[in-house]
Amino acid sequence: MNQQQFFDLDQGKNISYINDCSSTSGYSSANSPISMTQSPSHSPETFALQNEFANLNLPAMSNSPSPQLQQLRGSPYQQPLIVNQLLPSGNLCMEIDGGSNNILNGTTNFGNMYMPMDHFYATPQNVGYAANDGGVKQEYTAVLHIAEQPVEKFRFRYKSEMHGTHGSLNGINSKRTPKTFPEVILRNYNGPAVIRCSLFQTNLDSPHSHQLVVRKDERDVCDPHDLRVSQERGYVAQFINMGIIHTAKKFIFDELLKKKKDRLVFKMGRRELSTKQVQELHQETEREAKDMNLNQVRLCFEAFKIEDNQTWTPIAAPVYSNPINNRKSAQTGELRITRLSKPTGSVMGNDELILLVEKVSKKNIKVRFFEENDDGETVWEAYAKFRESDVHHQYAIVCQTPPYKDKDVEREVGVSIELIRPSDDERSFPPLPFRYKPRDAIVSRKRRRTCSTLTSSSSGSSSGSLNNSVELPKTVPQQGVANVSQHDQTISQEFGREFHLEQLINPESFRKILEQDSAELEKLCVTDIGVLETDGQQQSESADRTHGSRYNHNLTSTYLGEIFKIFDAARRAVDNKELYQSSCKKVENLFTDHAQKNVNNDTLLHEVISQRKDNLKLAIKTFQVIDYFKLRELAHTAQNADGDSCLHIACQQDREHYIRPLLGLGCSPNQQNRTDNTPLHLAVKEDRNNCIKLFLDAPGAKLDLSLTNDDGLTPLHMAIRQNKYDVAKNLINYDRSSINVANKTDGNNALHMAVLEQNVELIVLILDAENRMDILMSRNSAGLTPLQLARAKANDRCVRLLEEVYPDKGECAMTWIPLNIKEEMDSSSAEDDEESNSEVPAQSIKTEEIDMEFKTEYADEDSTMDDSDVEKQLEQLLSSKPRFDKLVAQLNEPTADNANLPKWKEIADKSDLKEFSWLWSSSEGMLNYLQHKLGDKQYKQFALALQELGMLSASN
DNA sequence: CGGGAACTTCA
DNA sequence: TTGAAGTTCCC
Repeated sequence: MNQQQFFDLDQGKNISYINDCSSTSGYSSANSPISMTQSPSHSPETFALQNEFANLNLPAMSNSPSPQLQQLRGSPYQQPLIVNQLLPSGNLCMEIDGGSNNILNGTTNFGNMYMPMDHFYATPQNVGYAANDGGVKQEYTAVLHIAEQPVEKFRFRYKSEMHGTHGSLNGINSKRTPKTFPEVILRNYNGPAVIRCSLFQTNLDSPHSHQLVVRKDERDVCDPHDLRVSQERGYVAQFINMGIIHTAKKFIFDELLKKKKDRLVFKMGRRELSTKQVQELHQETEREAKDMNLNQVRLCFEAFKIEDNQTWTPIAAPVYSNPINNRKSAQTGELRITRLSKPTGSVMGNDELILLVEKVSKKNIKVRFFEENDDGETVWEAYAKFRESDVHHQYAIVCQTPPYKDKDVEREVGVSIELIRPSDDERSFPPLPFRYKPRDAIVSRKRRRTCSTLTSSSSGSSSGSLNNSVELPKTVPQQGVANVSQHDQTISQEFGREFHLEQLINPESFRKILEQDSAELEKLCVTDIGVLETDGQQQSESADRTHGSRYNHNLTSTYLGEIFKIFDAARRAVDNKELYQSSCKKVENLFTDHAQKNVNNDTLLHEVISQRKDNLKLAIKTFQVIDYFKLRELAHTAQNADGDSCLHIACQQDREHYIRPLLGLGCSPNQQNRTDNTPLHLAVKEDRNNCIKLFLDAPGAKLDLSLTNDDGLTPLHMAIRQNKYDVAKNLINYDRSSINVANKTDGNNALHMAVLEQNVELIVLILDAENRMDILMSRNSAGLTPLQLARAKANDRCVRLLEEVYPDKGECAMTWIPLNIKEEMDSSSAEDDEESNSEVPAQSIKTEEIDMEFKTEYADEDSTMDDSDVEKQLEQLLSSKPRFDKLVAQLNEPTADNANLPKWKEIADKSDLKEFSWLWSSSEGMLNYLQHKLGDKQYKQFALALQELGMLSASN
């Protein structure tokens, strides 16, 4: 190599680690031929070299080699050959000359005094080294104290990166200015001493294979690094300009062994180790190298005094810095969220959220949502839901938001999101803000409230303390209104007999309610209308204008009052057909007129069922009107600006008891709103289990469960995605055919989706339903069957579960059908099979066809298979039912040695099948399992075992 | 300096 | 074959 390897005292000992030296690892140069041949004087840098730790700013540090030093032999540890090249600096010379005073003329750096010095060799006499080692517990009076820890994170660089300068290992408190560095103080000691810094593993009191280097004139000088301290210098050692070189994998062992050897030699004060010691070191190193954490190191500080005879004696117990983590690694690097796909989500959770992140490990990452109060205490936390496969290439996470703790918040709630790495509890910083939005139900309720209460505040008549107990109708004097609301949930008193919400649900009793002419109900309405009348109401069109402008009355109550008046009048004049007809017309007009004028186009029916405080009487009275005038069409078509029918509103607002009445009045259960959601979609989304039941159980309501919303999902899909077993079960029970509907996003059907959720219960539920084959064979947009999807994305348990139910254990599903062939199959079967016209490609391919396909492909494979015959033989054995059964029987027989141990079990235990054997109760299970393992090691093992038992040729 | 990213190897 | 880890390159 080159002579540049020589250094003056400051680095003398380190010369052996020059990074361009030739050694196995490329870092060390234990046997560097160069060092042996060079003479100190050849080093052009010698003179100029300065102590790196001293920031290169110290004058007169380097001197020509001291002849005395040349006599010193041995490398710092055990490299006698290098000794001669170690160039003592002036300091060292002085030291060696016994001029201890001179030593103190060390360098000063920012007020900290320290002095670099060469590495000295332990002499054989130096036997007192072992501090906490070798069973010798030595008491030290001197104490090393870490005054400045190193930074927690630092990029370890490979040797190949060590060209220009990169950052150095700073102190934990380091800023741009001033910078700080790892620093130790020696206490309780008098006299000159040396403080050594070297790189250690974090789990073990053993050196690390990485190199702690100091940059010096194009060279990286490796650890250990020694600094001289003394009383005059305050016993402070500051280690400046260090870097960490990441030893390449292949050199880990060599480097570690070398370091360990060096340390041992140094400690023993001997030049050579016995072969036994070397052997032991080898083994130890092998063990350590195997699972050494390459992304975490720590600094080890030791203190020595140098005896007159040049031996080094430890004077304080070694101390270790905090761990230093490799900034570059996904295991220890910084966590950071770069971007969120959206800043908000529903309090209900389950919204898809994509996080772009810095490199993460999918097996070691969590997404935490949390909320803190003003004191910084966590008041709520939850974790987003995602699978390993949702972590995209270590840089993005597709997850589902967790539901917020309170699903009834009325305004947005700000929370935070952070990443957590469980292995070291590292968090991303800073946390990103995320806002939970109130559910639609609450929002629309609020909207309603604001529009229906706009008048109340101006009214000076809010005499009671009940002003907030009522939202409607405001036309009525406050007192009267309060009266209404107080009894909202039970109107039994008014009806003079028992009344339960169930009566609304039961069609017959509801009929009765509609037809009855309750005096109380009547009275209420009369009161209402009375007010309107005295206020001087007008006819339909002008009504709201008049009231709205003159009295600032609420639109809805105005219209309702008007309608009720007409209704009551019509009802009193029993046989007046003409009045009935005209009343009918008027009511209808009022109804549509109101909707046109109302905020968001909510109809009276919408309004009346969604009062913030449920107002049964009002609702029922309205229902009566609709019923009496036979305005089914009105109810049927009633949609607001969002496309919501009254049933949507009922589901959103959790007014389950209105569902049946509304259905009875003619509302369509399959109405889709602007976002294509049916009421049932909303019920599932909003978690309205009672609504769902009422819907499903409603007699005569023909629900279409195949309708998809604008996310492409049916209610069942939504339930599965949210892992709502009961809901899914109810939906499936209602209409089994709905399970085969593919969603319009990725073409997954219910089974695909359950597989993605890895939800075994759901999978079983779906598999238990009818038309199983269709589901099993249908392919999603990516062309995958549920089983294939499971193999790609789900856990073993799901895969096994599915494999069990596929008629051929999934072999046919394994077959990829090339597009062109698939098209042929589709077209050829299209003539007599209309079902194949499905949105999902190749959805209903017949099993036989797939089977054929598989066979064909397999035949091809066969010819290229160069594997031994045993596998083929076994495959033939398994392919025919009689032979399969025969083999099952044979394998169920006990072994010769042990009557309790069936043959199959023995084979399993001896092979790689062992870990699965708990799955099987007989050989049949194992054979089933093996059927699709053709080509696997397990398969081969099994085949060979059979051959050994003589079963292969026998059955063939 | 500090960092991104390309390239290579591993599992 | 593919995704991740490891290594190198270069702005």
